[in-house]
Order: sequence, then C-alpha cells, then structure tokens
Amino acid sequence: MGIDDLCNTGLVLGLGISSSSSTGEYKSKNPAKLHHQLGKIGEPSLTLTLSGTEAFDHNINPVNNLYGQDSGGASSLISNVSVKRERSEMGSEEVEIERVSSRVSDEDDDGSNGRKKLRLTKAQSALLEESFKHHSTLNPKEKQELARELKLRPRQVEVWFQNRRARVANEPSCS
DNA sequence: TGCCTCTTCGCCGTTACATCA
DNA sequence: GTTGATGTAACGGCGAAGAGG
Repeated sequence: MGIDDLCNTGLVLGLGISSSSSTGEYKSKNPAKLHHQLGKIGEPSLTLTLSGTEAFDHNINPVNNLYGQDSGGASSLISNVSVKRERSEMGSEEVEIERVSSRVSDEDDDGSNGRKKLRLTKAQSALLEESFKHHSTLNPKEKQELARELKLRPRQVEVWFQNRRARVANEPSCS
C-alpha cells in the first residue's frame, strides 16, 4: 500500500493533546519515557473517524473474524504470553482478557500452540499509517484509543508501531 | 543523598505465519 | 500440489529511565 492509496481511504484522523501543558517540554529524551510522562501530564486525545467506509465489519478479513472481536477490542484467540504488558496497562480489563485467552488456548482444537498470524485490513492499516504520520510513537492513551477504534489489542497496535519504525529505519531515505 | 528494586517503555534480532510466483 | 521468496505480525531479551522505599 502506498501513500496514494491512503488518500483514497476517506479516513479522517485527529490527534491532539488537550492538556494545559503548552510548553511541549518533557523531562525525558527517551520517547518511551516522554510518552509515559505525557500520559501523566496531559490528557492526549485521539479522534479517529471512518468517513468513507462503514464499520470495519464489512472489511474484516477472515483472520480477524477468526480472532473474534469483543466490544473492548480484545481478541479472544491470543497467545498466553502476549498479555504480559497489557495486564499492567489496563488493569482489570486486561486481567479479563488474559483469563479468556488462556481458556481459548486450552481449547485450541488442533492442539498446537503456534501463533496465528493476524492480517490487518486495509482500513486498519490505513488508520495506523495515518496515525504514524502524526506520531511515530504512541503514548498509552493514544494506544488505547487506537486499539479500541481498530478493534485490536493495545499490544497489537504497539507491535505495529514498533515494526513500522523498524521499517522506516531500514528504508533508504528518499529525499 | 545515594542505592536498590520494580515498572514501563522502545529497540533489536529473530521467529513464524500468510501469500504469491 | 509443492517449493522458495517475501512481507510482516508477533515474540523474547535487553537497556534506559522514572518512581518509590
């Protein structure tokens, strides 16, 4: 997918920080810490709107459907180890996700613990790309919002951004 | 004040899966 | 139907930095 494709998605994205912190100065140079602090200092807001498509439901690929989406954006079929961070990020909700996921894993019909590979839909990728254009890193709140909008787990959003940053780092600079 | 532990994050290298020629 | 190449989601480990004791 190229940038041109993104222009045709009809997606509208808004990102902003609704805090009174107008200086934009944070203690840490480490983006990780910066966003950690940012999450405490202000209340970043993220607005995602799908103006050109209906719900994702029309675009969900078979893999996504296989994962089963709930209202919190949590996938039901996830590995036992993948919830390590989200537990601490989201508190009780993530504990629930972990509980459900382990249940599903136990019931894995073919008995294999191999990971299923999620393929993001075009709409999901477009939204992530659009968000990435604004910020190559996400603070926890933005991550939560994005995950909710995309019906993905926060961890999946986080991984996507990680991989995306890695791709950018490996891309030859074009200008 | 300095040290230690814990927590959270991003980065890196790698693995594993899905798709295509 | 099989195979190798490619793209990428996901994992595990590591170090950095802040918070709290």
